Amino acid sequence: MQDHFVHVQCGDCPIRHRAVCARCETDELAQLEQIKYYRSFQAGQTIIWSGDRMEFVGSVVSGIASLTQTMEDGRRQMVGLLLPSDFVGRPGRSTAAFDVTATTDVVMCCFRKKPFETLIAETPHIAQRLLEMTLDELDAAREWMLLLGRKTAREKIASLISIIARREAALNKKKATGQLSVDLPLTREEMADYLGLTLETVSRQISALKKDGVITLEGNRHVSIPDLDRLLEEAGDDTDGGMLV
Amino acid sequence: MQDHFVHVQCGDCPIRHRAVCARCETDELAQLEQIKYYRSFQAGQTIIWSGDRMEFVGSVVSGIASLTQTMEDGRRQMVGLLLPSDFVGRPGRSTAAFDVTATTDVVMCCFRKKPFETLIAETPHIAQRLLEMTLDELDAAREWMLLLGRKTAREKIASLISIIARREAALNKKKATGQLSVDLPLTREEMADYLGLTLETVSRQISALKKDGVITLEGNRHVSIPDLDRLLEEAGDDTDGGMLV
DNA sequence: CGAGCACTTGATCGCTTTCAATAGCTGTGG
DNA sequence: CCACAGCTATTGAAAGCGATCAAGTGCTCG
Repeated sequence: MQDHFVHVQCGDCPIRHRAVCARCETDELAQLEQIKYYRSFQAGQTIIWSGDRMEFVGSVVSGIASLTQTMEDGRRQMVGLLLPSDFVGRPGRSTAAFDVTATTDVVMCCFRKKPFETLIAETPHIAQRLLEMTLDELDAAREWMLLLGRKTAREKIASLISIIARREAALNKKKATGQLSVDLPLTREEMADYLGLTLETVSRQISALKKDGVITLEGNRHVSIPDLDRLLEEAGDDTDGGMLV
Repeated sequence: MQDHFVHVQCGDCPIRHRAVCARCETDELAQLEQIKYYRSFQAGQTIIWSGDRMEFVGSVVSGIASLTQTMEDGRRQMVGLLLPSDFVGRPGRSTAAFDVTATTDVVMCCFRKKPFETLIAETPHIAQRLLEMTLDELDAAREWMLLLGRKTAREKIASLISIIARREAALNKKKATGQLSVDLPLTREEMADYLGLTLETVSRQISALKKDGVITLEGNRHVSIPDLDRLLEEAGDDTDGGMLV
């Protein structure tokens, strides 16, 4: 069940209009096509090791990857969740600053780094889109800093669920209100690494939100939200809803 | 003592080679010159309110500004420290996502937003430099997420001091080793907001580091570091020293 | 059926917060 | 010159939240 993504034409690519190539004209796309190749990773596999030389940059085509940082004694913090169309790697830097790991099975559209860098210098549409995406990620990282620095465990969990729910709702173009339900793409431990908590605390707070009727669970991974506004209240967010990811 | 920065030629600007204009040729500089103006802010003054319409973007020329986020109940998290040459604002978005406050007296080199956006679209050197700076900030934000999510109060303080010390050392082109000393540009409360702590905990941990001989204090703001390696050890960083800011 | 894994739940510990008092510094005005 | 207000910082005592240590549950897959 691997590598049916042997080579897809960019025109047929599912992330064509959201990834770094979103604004490219057909001729620019042809240039990208020449330096791209697909790679598949199994869930749990490391895509890039922190400190390693990066020979490619690229986009997540399908699946979910995570960006993590680990201290010498093993403490770990997830610093980004990479969804389809998100960009991986840093043009202009030779070694990776963070670990990139496949959370689910992942397909990446990779570009050889050197040619991609020259392409950026010559193709404004790619650089512009990359700038836009990077600014969005920076805003998301800063929102996350508020969560990590100031929110309680309960608020952290509520925030995570509401972010996933809002994203789901946005993707399905449904109105992000009233009844909705989502699948958590992360284990309790991964949630803990993302939220700066222990897995036990994650589990306890999910149970507490369930007990208080803010969410209901079907199995461990599937969450139903009877009242999104209630959840957002628990998350401590201003109701405007600054989007993340 | 205000506004002696009435209008400086870009060629004479102290941040000419580090700011968003770093790569501009003389003709590009001339275009920037036409849409720029200086503004001064006193310490404590708000430069931009979160949610407000941004009519300008720009660079910090002198002084220190901070980027903060506040929850409804008053909990506050600093999400960025803006030093001379750092960029403020987000081309392509109409309202500000965070408060920007002058920590010391600040001089900003402002560009009217609309013309700046068109300039970006037409002048690759500006967009490229802005991309580079944004990627650096994103890396710094992610380093900070590890600090906020996983470090102890003592490690947080040691990290903050070592970051300021390393920056100082880099600026003065001195070797970042052995004896060195720095001025903290922040009050205890501002440090607390940056580190996700209370000001009491900040004070306690500074006292503890002093008692243990990791630092010495002269007055409240001036810190001497007898042994930088010792401080880095306390910070819990891998010795490679991923740079921040 | 049992091993392995993800998750839950309980009991206790300890770090950081909270509340509160005190110290030190700076500037103002009598 | 000192008194005093106002601010920043330090220090103490107590409380609380999340971490840690430790079982126990439920599910999947051999």
